[in-house]
Amino acid sequence: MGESNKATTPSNAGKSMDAIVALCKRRGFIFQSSEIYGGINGFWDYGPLGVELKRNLKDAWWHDVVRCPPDGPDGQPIDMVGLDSSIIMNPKVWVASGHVGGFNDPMQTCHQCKKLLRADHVLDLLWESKWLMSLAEYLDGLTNTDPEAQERAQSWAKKEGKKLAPGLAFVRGDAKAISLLIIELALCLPSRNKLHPNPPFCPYCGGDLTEPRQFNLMFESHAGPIKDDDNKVYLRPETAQGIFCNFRNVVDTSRVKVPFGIAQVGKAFRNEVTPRNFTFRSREFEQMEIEFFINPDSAKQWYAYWRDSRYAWWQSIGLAGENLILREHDKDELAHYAKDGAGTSDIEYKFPFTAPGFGELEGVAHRTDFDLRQHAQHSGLRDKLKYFDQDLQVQLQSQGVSKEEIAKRSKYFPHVIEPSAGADRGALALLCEAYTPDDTRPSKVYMRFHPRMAPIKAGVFPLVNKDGMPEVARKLYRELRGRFAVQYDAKQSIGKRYARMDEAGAPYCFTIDGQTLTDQTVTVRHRDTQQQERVSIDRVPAFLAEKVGSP
RNA sequence: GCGGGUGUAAUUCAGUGGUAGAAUGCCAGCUUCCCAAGCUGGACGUCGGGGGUUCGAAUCCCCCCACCCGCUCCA
Repeated sequence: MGESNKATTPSNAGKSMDAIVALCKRRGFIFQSSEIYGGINGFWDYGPLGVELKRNLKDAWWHDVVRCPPDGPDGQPIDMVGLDSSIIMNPKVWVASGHVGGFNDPMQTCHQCKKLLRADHVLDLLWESKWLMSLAEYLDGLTNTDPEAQERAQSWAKKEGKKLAPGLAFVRGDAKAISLLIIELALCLPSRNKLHPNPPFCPYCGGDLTEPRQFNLMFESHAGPIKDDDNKVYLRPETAQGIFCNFRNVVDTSRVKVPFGIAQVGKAFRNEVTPRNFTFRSREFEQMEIEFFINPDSAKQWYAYWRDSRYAWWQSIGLAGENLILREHDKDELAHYAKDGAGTSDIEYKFPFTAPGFGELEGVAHRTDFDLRQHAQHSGLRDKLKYFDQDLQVQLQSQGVSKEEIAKRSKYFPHVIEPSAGADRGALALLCEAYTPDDTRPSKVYMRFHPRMAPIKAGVFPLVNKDGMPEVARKLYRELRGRFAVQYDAKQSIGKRYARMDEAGAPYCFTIDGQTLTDQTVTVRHRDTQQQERVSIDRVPAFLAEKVGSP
């Protein structure tokens, strides 16, 4: 890494990912999973400080999204409830969601240039490939039965073919190996008529492609004692489907009315081809997802509401400034389920390893009614999964709409706005944002966490470990620890203790000194400025509560 | 999955075939009335793992694993 991280924007200047990873290990934020056995690719453990950080993030999310979400567009409180669904579900769920069929894309690799390709993209790429176009030009519309076609192909192989398609069998030396298929393919180019569903030629070099192979994007296991296909189950690749599958349960039992949301925090698993960038792309990760169910007519309004309020939320916990952006997707990058929707946005953070680019923290998507319809169909429940909108019914009645029309319009599949955030990515962004090199202080670096996110809220120290100070400090510590994550430390010099708290990112330190014993005040040392002030020892809990907030 | 690089203490790193080291951190004690001060003592190593060559391997060879970079992928 090193070199690539030096030339970033001012807000990322001096932040090396290597140094952040080292600090995470040294201070107990994040460890490699199974480290004593050599680790395992794509899996990570959170240490004592890391788990506090991630828990603060998840607790803040739960509080700000489930218990007390921002008021709706009409200024009224919105309905939101929580859920905790199982990781392993009936495998039909993943057929309905499309994960079993659609996302298990067969892949092919090129024997010559080793490129990895999606089998269903090969033909399209071939039509655009330079070498095939060049060959087609040489053949100039001859028919494939024309003997001249082979001669021209041979002369092409000796000239352009050498540069454009070094991997192609007859270019590589076997001049007799001119494949009829290749010639036919080239002749088809203008009309793009498919001759072969998977022509085994690399679009980049002309090399031989392997047979299409299935990549396992979902982790599989077996429920029950017999390990056969009848018992095959999947570890969920997203928490969302647990919410959709419980849509009716929640509606029937919770007195919620559209518009309302169901929120869930939980682990998800994806067998990523290439785990990369520390915890950013892991095979086991934690999601914080909301499915917000709405009347389709209000999709635009609610999409904008969630997009903007989720962006504001990440800012509120300390990801501010130019490192955080809100990016609306272009039409062509929309997921299959969002093509007809009001839009999709990413909330993205400029990580040291993505800079000057950005990496996704949260996606806000209008998923239309795709998922509920899929489950309605696959479960056989059909219209029973529809929502009966009694408010709408009353409203339509008062407008004098016909009974038939009312029956039709007040039963529908709600549309869904899905704000889906990555807890591990969020924690990683908090770590990167907090990491602040500072050569002027003893620790050379401090973690500038937002007080609400900080794993340790405060240190409590006796200035010297005698003269009655430890007793007073311990008493304060015992008072505070019931409400806040605080640490007591009396060892070594006061400077070392401040430095340790800087690296852990504790925003405050309370120090009992000689003056405390006479006037009942303590010093508060502020992490970011290193400034001190005196407050009455009685006021310390209130001081912390005010600064740290809740939860 | 491909190519390149790296892997020695908690961290950063030195150590090119002959007794595993340094700095920082950590722990204990002394000292210390505000920023890793000082002094004394201490603990911590499967040298990424396994196999091979050798009288002898951190060092040479083979296989594997992990991390970083690039490609590819990312519903």
